[in-house]
Amino acid sequence: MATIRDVANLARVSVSTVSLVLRQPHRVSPETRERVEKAVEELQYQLNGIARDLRVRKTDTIAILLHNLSGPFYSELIRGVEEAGDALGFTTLAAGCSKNHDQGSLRLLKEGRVDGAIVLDPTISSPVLLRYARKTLPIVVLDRGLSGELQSDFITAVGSDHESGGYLAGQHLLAQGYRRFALIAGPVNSEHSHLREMGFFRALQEGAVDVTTIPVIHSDFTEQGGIRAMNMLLDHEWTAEAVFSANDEMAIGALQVLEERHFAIPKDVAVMGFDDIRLARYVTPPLSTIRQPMYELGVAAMKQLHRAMEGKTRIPGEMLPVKLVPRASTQSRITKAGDESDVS
Amino acid sequence: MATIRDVANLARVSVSTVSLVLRQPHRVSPETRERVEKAVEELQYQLNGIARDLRVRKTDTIAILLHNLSGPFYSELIRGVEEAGDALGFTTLAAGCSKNHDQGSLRLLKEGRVDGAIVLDPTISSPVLLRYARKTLPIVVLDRGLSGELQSDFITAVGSDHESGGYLAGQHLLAQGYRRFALIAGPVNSEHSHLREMGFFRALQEGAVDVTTIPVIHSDFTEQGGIRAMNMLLDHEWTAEAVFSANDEMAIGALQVLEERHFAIPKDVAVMGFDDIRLARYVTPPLSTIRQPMYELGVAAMKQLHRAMEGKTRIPGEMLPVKLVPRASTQSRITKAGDESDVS
DNA sequence: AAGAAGCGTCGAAACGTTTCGATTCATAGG
DNA sequence: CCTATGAATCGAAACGTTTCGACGCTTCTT
Repeated sequence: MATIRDVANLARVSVSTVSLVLRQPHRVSPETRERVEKAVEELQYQLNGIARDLRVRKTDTIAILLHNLSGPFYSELIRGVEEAGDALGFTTLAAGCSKNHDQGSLRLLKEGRVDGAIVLDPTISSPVLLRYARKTLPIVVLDRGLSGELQSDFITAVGSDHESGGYLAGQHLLAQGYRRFALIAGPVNSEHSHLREMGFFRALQEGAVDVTTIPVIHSDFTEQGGIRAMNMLLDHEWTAEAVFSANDEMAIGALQVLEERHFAIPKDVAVMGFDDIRLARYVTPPLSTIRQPMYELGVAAMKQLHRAMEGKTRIPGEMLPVKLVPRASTQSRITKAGDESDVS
Repeated sequence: MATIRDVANLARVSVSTVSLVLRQPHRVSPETRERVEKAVEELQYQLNGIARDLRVRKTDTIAILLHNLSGPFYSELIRGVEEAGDALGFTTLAAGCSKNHDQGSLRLLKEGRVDGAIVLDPTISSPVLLRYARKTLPIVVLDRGLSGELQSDFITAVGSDHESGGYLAGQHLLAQGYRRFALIAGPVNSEHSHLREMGFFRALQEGAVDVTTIPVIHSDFTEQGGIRAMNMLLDHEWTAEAVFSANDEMAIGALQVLEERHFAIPKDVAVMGFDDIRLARYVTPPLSTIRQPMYELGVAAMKQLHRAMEGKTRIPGEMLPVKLVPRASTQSRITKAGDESDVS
């Protein structure tokens, strides 16, 4: 690879002049400029970005750290970050997390290869984040509790309002006339699941439902987990009319079990999920759920990051509202069928 | 940020000694080593990866370039690359492509920020790839024709066998007893679509079907496009018993149209897709399709890249086999219903 | 006509590492 | 006792840029 020095030699100017031509062309005379440009062309010179980054001490690059790159769930969010970052002049890198944190995405943070990061991966612990966050590398965490644990001038938070989501779900089911519930929760240590559950119960209590009798099964947010949980619920003094699952994946598992065991949905049992993954609209019956504004979350995260990178320091956490998406799986027995209004 | 020099000063040794402690600890005496380690700890020293990359002229990082990061379609593939790369000691970065190629992912290649790349984005033109590929930056293109256009010592190709996929689809439909077909193809300039179509026709011809009468509509690989295409087919002297769509997205669109217009599937019309996206299994009826080995493609790509990075030069292209995934949407009228064997 | 101002160009330092060869010192071999 | 060997450490150069201050020229101002 040709270096700037090669270009300088060929064009018979100094290295600094070549750099000037590249960065601030107006500052060099037309003749010299042309000579340099010709040399650049002839040598197929390409700037070495690494050398530049070293010299100017920034990379114009940010990273998104994901649990695994493969989850379709975050795709909209990533798109939000990308587009917003793009508009601001940043290159966005996504990196999954290898088992080996040292060569995985954390290397980007640790070794200062990016100017900022957005962290989605819940397996990256807060202490680790606290260690790496610094003035020159602010971090936005997505969807972690804006709790006390992460106090740092260089860490800010964006998330959606899980509690309200749960509340909306509860309200909706009540409005549809259901009075007896079961719950498929996420892992016991999942704050999201917990918040959704809290909101759900809050709604039910407002509706004068006795929440103490509601069976709760904790599972793992996967379709398989939903299947297991639903089976357990059904096998254990089943009386519910509606089941609320802390995410769509598990709800879809539950749907399968119910169908297999010949329950009519929503006639015998209503099912409600959370997240509004793409699949939700396509399963039979289409799954009612709570929609997280993934794209907007991405944009919000990028904006916060940008402000932090500009040096702003006490940026308040941001909580974005979620939205009820009613579909056939929770259609009331009261309401006439056929008024599903879900435009694709 | 503390630099290696700060550490050296604090530990009262030279910079080179600190570097030795970090890279080849056995070469320095236990006492010094300990002093240095203490200094590192005290200063919270973190290596500056950029400086290092500059010095050693490599980054141990590769990039995957995607059309947009958000497509769930490639997730398995990415996982394949990641895991394989991980095992080899590389950090994998994924980057979508911004409108502005200069600050988007191509910057990674152009400015030498990675040691290799895997390109999935069909919108990155071959000339561009030819320009950036070099000894120090080999590129693996995925799923482009292994055609003549991309002759370079530093570009290799991996893809799946689209033609055979089309052939399998045709064979399957014939075996199920269908004799009259319609085709929803991809964009006219899509080589994939073209190959799938060729294979499909080859099978039909072997089955003595007159392929010249088969209506073909070109669309854009999206669900909406599938809807439009299916409507056009139906509105135009419809006689087919089975429709083959060049990908699942369009097939799913077609499914919706058929249902809306009260065709029974597969009784009145069979539908077959291509790709086996996650959704395929969940739509009603479940969609028969051709499965591309996405994960394996990723692994194969990473392996090729690795060999290229080691200097190997004329690596032959690799074409991975695809697999028929029969589901209910093409169930024969002859076969008894109920023998669907699709274990999740 | 003398000084100021501006333009175009350049040399050198700096960014933070790694690594090569040199230097010092202690120990072993003869 | 002298030299060869090896270990521990170091200084300096190099990686490829950007940028600051300086220098020489021309042109303008008064």
